[in-house]
Amino acid sequence: MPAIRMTGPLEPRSGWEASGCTIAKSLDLLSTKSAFLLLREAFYGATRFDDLSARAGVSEPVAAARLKELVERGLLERHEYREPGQRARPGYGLTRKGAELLPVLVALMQWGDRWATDDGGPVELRHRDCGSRVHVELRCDYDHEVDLDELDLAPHHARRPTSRRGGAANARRTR
Amino acid sequence: MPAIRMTGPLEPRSGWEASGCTIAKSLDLLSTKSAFLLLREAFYGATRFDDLSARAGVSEPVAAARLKELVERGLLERHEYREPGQRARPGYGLTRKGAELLPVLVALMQWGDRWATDDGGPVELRHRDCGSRVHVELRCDYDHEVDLDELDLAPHHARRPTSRRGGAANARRTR
DNA sequence: CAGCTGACTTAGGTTTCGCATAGTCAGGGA
DNA sequence: TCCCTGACTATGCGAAACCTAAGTCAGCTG
Repeated sequence: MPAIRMTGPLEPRSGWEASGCTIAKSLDLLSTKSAFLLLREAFYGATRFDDLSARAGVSEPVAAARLKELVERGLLERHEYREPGQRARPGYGLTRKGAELLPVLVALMQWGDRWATDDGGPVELRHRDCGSRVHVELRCDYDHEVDLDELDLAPHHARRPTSRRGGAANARRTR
Repeated sequence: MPAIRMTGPLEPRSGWEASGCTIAKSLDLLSTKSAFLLLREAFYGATRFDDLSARAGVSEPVAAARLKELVERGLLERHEYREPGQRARPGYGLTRKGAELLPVLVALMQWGDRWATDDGGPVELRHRDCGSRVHVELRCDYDHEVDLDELDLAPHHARRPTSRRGGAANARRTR
């Protein structure tokens, strides 16, 4: 039964609740499957309304509602654009806020490739520079790969008193 | 307008559709917010029905339905357990399949900490060994950190002919 | 053996999500 | 000027996801 270890004031798990949980808040901003699928198509480069709607496989009324929400919430932005000889049309593109959801989508894809299909999935991500496959990982600030059984959950900003091993020797970023 | 670059047969985006997309399949297995929240509590170590239900903030009928689904789908497993002097009760724990969703939840939390709250979120993950913060990253098999604008989307198993730079020098895993 | 606790189940009702179908509306082309 | 395309909007309806409140049922405990 794997689980994350609680530390400090979180230790008796019964003594607190995950009320301000940002997983829940993120889901409140996305929640519906259609939002995920439209964002996926935005990552794939779709910008036009009918393109987004058709490729995400959601009906136009739903696409319109969802796109409006995503723009209001700052994940997408609308910009007018004009193809040569055409009238100006609205286009949709990822904002920085939306683009930073990439790890969420890649993590879902990675998990689905492994567990939700037999054939490993239809597409894969590659690093343009070296051509090798791309995946998501958990890393700490000292660049160690971290596994579930090495995770501590702590209240925000509670710095652990001292590091016990590892550490600055192979530090790469401090963030 | 950031986007992933398409390669090979995917290049005219209009020529294919994301029908077998494993993001969608993953969402079909999870989709509801209550499933995410129950899994979150499983990661936090909750095993009992009433604990999972109360801490996830979902009503008992929903918790019962969701837990049954998650067990059927192999993300959680039921095991009888007995606290001393108590009768045997069912408990729920993450399977390997469920545990591998960790990057998805961490990615959601990380995004929510940054974008869905002002205070950075209530809790944070730390690496037990060194005490530093844990986050999700995109990495390639040669261990390069990968950004959105360095991503290529390719059909599965389409190996890029040759790597152009980077590569085996600092390789760590081949997967 | 009566009562309590924990793990559900049932019933009823609301809200949200989504689809299909059918407009509307603006601008460009024939 | 009329038609076409693309981007929506309006309406109506079924299904899904929740919630509250109220059981049920199996084993301990007293």
